[in-house]
Amino acid sequence: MTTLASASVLVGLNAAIAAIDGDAPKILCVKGPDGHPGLPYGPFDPARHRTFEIGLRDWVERQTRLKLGFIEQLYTFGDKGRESPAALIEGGGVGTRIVSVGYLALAAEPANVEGDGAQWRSWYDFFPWEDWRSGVPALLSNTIMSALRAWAERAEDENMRRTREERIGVAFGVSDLGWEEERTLDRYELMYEAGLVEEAWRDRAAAGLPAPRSDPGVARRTGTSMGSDHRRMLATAIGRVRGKLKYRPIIFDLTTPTFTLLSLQQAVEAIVGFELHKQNFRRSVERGGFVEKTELSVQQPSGRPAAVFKASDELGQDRTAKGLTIPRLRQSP
Amino acid sequence: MTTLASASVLVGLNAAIAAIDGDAPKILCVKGPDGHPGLPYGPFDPARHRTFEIGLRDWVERQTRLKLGFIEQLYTFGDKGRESPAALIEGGGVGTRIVSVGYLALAAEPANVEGDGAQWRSWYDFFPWEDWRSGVPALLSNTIMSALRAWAERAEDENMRRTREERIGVAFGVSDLGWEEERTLDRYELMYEAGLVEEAWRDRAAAGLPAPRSDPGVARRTGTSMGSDHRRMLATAIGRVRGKLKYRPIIFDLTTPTFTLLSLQQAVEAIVGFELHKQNFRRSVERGGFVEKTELSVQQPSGRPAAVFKASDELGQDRTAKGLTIPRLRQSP
DNA sequence: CCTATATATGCTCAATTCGAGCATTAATTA
DNA sequence: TAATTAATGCTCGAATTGAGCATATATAGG
Repeated sequence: MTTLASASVLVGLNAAIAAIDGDAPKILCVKGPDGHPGLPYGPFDPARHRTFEIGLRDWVERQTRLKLGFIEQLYTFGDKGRESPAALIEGGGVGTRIVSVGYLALAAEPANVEGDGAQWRSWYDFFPWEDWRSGVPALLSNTIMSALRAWAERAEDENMRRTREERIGVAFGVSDLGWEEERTLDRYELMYEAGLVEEAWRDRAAAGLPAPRSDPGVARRTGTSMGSDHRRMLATAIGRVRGKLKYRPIIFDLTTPTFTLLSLQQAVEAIVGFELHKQNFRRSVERGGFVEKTELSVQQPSGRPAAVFKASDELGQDRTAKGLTIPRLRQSP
Repeated sequence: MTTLASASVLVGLNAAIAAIDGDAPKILCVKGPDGHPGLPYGPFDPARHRTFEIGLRDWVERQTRLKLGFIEQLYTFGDKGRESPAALIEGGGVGTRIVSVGYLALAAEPANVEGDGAQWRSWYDFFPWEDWRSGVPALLSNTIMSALRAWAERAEDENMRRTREERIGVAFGVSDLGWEEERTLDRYELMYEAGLVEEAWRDRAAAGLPAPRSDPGVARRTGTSMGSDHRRMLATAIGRVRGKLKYRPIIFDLTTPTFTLLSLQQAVEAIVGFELHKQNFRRSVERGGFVEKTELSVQQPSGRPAAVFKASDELGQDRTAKGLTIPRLRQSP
């Protein structure tokens, strides 16, 4: 086995902390070194913290006074291009590689936070094309799709063009099976490659590469950009929450202890980014044993009062996921 | 934002490289520094490699002559206890933290590999309780379950006991919904905590902690142990493959270009660890548009010859996953 | 009090999916 | 030719899922 004294590496921890505020899915942002919003970031100090999680909880709490509940590791980013300026700021020398371990955290509500410039923002500020709750986003049909198609057309050869079109088809649901909400990262990465987000322009300039060949006007209209590769991390986080929602009851880590079925539905809609069938949502959530009715009810401005529910005690025992469909033989005797 | 010069950290890359050999799911192992089998490991050198993936492919190829196809990041491990002896071997000083980025890679077949002690082993060598293809593993019903229950009973208070029992129930399928094959990591971690795997004994001894209070004989019979936390990584990899199988057609990254439906089924069975209903497997795979019939057929030792299939060209457009069940309103017009 | 309006909630229907298992086909071997 | 073996075809019933009609219970305005 080769023995190498590696060049120096700094490990940082990032947290995408999500909460739901009415019908808005929010993410906790801080002001990054370059003035752009970013995800809370802190160095991992192995001398002080036994595990990443402990380190993360510690500095998130110190920076924001927020105690984290559910957290889960997302992805570790270590691509070149992560060196500056963060590395300099965080104490590494020139050429020091920053490796960031990204985490997803869920908070029950967007609690007040302290700290320099920390604020909760709707995640659709950064991903306006991901919100289909009022129908297909105009930005997507008017601007993004045509810019993506133009990018595919600019491919150097027929093969590359086909590949690009297929990727667009799958990621943006042009193909058979429509929009898959959890493909957030795929979509962001395509847009990055196509030069449709500001980060692509910035990163290429920083690397001394020629600017993307796409219309610079488009990149300015595709949502708020973030420092470093934080928008990529956020895309990963959103995709993870959306995907996970379908096989684990994480929605209850994002709600108040009691809720009406409508508010629960709106929370789910905020996350997945499209509207649901009300009666069937009720059916699935009730039959699935996810919720229990309390004796309370609340009166809306008008209409029949809604029953108040709480998360079922014996949660954690839900499950199943399909796809290739694995026809089991016989579960248990 | 706090500025800290972190203590030194080495980043390593691990690969769980899986392939299927008939009805055995295999994993590529190397001989670790302590003599135990381990996953292929290599340092990440930021000066040489722009990304983790490039680094990984590079040293895997140099160590084993194996060209990797599909690869996917699994998890980054950074807990304390990873310092020695690997850190010393790899060139870090005492107290240097090793952070390992684990990857999953899929190979179409267990190709011959070169390199010191590299060999393909069935992953059930390391996880005998995960193979239910011949019914409930005797080890599980005779030994593991009772040892786990005893561990739950040893809890310090009633609350902890209840938590432990719930965790056992969910992970090992004692509860309502039975064995979930993709909970490989949950099960391994429970067994580690309960002192039912050798690593638990070794790690506690190395940390100067008292030995687990479980029967030492059990830990010796629960499969082959691995160096460092590689068995944990392998558990993560197995869980990922099993889970992913249900929503992406990764099985075709693990098969030869053509196959019979029985061999395809056996590959799936090897992975998930239980048997499937033959006719229904055929139905789901054919109707799902995953495969196409070729003109060929092959004759078994006896019986009707089987048609030879290949993976469908327009794969990559499969999908769906359920659980909480999200009742969509209306996909497309 | 009565009516219009707004929600919440209950329920039915049809299409599809999924677990099971019977039936038929096409080969080999005795 | 009969027995055996494995592949393949097909049907049945239960459960799931998308849709939408119907009913219940509020408020607001006359």
